[in-house]
Amino acid sequence: MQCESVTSLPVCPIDASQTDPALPSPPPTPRFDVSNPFVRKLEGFGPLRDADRALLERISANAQRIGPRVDLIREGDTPDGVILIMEGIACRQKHRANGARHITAYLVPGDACDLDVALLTQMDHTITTLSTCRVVRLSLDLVKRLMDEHPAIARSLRISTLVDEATLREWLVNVGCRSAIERIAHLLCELLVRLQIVGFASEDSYEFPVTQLDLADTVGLSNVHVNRSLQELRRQGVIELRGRTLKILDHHRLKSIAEFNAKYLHLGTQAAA
Amino acid sequence: MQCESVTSLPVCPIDASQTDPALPSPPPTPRFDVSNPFVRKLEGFGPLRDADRALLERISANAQRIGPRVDLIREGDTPDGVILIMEGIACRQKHRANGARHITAYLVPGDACDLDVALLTQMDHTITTLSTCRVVRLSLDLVKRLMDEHPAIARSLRISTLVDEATLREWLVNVGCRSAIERIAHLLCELLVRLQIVGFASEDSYEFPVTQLDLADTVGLSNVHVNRSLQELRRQGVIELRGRTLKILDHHRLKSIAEFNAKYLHLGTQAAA
DNA sequence: CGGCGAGATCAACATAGGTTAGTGCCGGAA
DNA sequence: TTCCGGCACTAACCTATGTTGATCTCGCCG
Repeated sequence: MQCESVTSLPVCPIDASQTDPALPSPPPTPRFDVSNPFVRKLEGFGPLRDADRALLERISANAQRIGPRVDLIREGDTPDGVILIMEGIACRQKHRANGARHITAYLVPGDACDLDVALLTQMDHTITTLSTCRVVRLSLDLVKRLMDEHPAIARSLRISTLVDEATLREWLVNVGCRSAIERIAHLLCELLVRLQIVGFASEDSYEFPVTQLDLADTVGLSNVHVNRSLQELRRQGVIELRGRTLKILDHHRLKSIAEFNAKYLHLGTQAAA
Repeated sequence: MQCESVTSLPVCPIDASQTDPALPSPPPTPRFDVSNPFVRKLEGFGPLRDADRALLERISANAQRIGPRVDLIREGDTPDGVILIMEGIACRQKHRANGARHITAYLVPGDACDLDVALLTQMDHTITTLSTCRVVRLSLDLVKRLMDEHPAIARSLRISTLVDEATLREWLVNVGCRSAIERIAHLLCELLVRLQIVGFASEDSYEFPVTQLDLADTVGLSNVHVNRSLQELRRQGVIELRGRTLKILDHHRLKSIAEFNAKYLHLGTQAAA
């Protein structure tokens, strides 16, 4: 119905060779670049030791640049690694038989697809870049070692999986029982928080390289109605959306429209560590 | 909007003492009751040794009977164990500020809530029984030992978590871009498969103790429209729903209405073991 | 046996959001 | 520079679904 059909594009095989450094070797230059989104995200879920941080830095170096609208892994494929986004926005999407699609998650910098994905023989959905991205592919072996030998990292990764699931539930609620404007406002609020965590959003604005058609497939509306709703948010002076930059003019009002409560992102979790 | 408000009921604290037997002791009577839904479900994801099966049997004995509409754990609570359903249907639900609720998952016999919940300090949703249930609460310690010392069980549990997530995605697609009849048909198809796996559905029918109002909050429709859609399915001779028993009269048609494809339940996964 | 309450059902009406079919803008390719 | 394709935006119209409020059924309790 409201989902749009898309023409399929070639899968981009990610070159694994350069992104699979030997684990045991010490960090060559221990520069703790706080701007690494992967490190920032995991640190948000629990304290990491310097060695852990250095390791994560090393692992996520040499990200590969990939253009927009490229499939990273397709429904039906056998998962052969964990995909990690370092820059840009990607998404998970499912296709219906009639060609309609629905986006079930956004992957922003610092996000990875499921850790345990290797336990399944087939992907049940496709992961695609929405904008140009910088992406790292972690080999299954590497991930296994991470989980087995680095408890603090493993813990943060597990938490981040739980948060992904909680986010999915929140999206279901969003689509299941909120109005058009509320849905869009909610998504914009969520992205602000998630992008701020990894340093990709300022106090009140961020790059939003998402088409209105993508947005429609995300919140379960038609692209026309997404347009109407965005206009309405602009008219009310809540947001400004020019080019690919979103600026939130009235954060309080946006949150109140969305009934947004960030609890499901479990940001305070490190307190329990 | 379309979500209904509910009056809150007292939480039922589950007595943990009797459901936490010492792990190392050998099974007293190694009767491999194939009708144990927990065992059946995990076995569906990979082969288990007799000892594993016996252990699962022992763990899931002494389930506690709990009435309908009782909260097992509430949003905001600190998780203190993993809840396992042995009989009946429970659900995860979230509440909006305005009192509306949305059901984000059904828990059928053999299903458990997240393994790693303990990593979070707060539940972001509530788990409630829909019908009378038989429920076991597994202590965090017990779960940890299961995961650490029984790799085959751990593997199946991890897979089942992935399947839960895949199901959530499918529900999002369902609500996001299917019509009313399609949504309901899809849910009914999914439940048929899931209940068959654990021996709670025959070839073409199962107990369906779910109110039309619950159904409405599940698929994101009003209860009135759920009623209309069910009438339509009956009129077309696709289902028969009397009392709390659902009988699928035209399975092929139901699947085709729903565009149902069970792949996301990853049932063939054990082939990879 | 009578009354009560929950849930199912129905009808009449209201509206949020979908569909179709455009126009216009902009940026990249030739 | 021109052409073209993708995307934003608009208007007119249509329909699936929501809302309200009433009735009916049935199991349960006294």
